[in-house]
Amino acid sequence: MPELPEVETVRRGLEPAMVGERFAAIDLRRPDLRFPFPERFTERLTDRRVEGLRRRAKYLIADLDGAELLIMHLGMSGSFRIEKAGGLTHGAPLLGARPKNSAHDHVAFELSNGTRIVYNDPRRFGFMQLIPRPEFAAHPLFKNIGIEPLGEELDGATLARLFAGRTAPLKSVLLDQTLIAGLGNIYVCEALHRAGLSPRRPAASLARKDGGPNKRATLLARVIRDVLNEAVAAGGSSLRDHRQTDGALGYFQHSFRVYGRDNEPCTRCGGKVRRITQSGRATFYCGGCQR
DNA sequence: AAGCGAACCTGGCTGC
DNA sequence: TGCAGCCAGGTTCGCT
Repeated sequence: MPELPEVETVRRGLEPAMVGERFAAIDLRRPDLRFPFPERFTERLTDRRVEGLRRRAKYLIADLDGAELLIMHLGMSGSFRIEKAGGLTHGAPLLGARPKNSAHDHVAFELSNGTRIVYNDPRRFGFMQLIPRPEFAAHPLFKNIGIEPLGEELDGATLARLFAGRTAPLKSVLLDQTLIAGLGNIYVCEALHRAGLSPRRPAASLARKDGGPNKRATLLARVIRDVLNEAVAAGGSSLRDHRQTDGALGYFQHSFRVYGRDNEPCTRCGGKVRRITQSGRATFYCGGCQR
């Protein structure tokens, strides 16, 4: 499910509910998700206070008042929902706020103010880890993570440097989390369409011979930022599983120009949107205006 | 080294 | 209606 905009949406939903609270109890319903939960997971969290909630790539990172960080990844189908003490409060209950199948509620964090934060993940590709704060940068999960696309580093020059010498298709390289962190299948397809670049083009074609950026690289860097910022503002894209923490749907899926639109006309040139497979994943693009 | 396909797991949709 | 097959927003492992 979740690419950078969806994870950021979840972070913004959880932050006001969690930060400043302590974990009063942890309701752990199974021993593992994608990986086993850490040893003594509930004991290590209980009574810890959440000092902050950050995002790095597609990871959520809760800063705890002890020496540890709680790392959470949503995999393909993970979601959090917030249940305030006394039930869902303000206004009418949001339709669908509660997943049909609570059998996939795997963890509930019970906070000191009575709020419950429930993690649901049907496919269980998500996971949680506890790592010592000093080990964060060198930790295997994070040491090879690439730049933040909404940070300062992403510009044409950086793209050209990252892509120089790469013969793999632009689409595959943009999905490589060790280069740029947070892009996934949807937003790569959408950014390439906005930039008018073919997903099949060799990544190195965005660098000049001297390694500097060409106009394509500069344009691509800009539209990556644009599409991610617009998606965050829309609360992410809800195709199947993604919900905001109050149960509301994201709505950026209504703004897709190519993703999931195979055989439809391109909104820019009227050509037909095509679907191909690259590295085992669906790619959507317009053969007419993406070169 | 880089690039690609398979695997992890469940649910939803399509087509016979 | 039922069932087989295919597909899904991510990441990692193993084989060229």
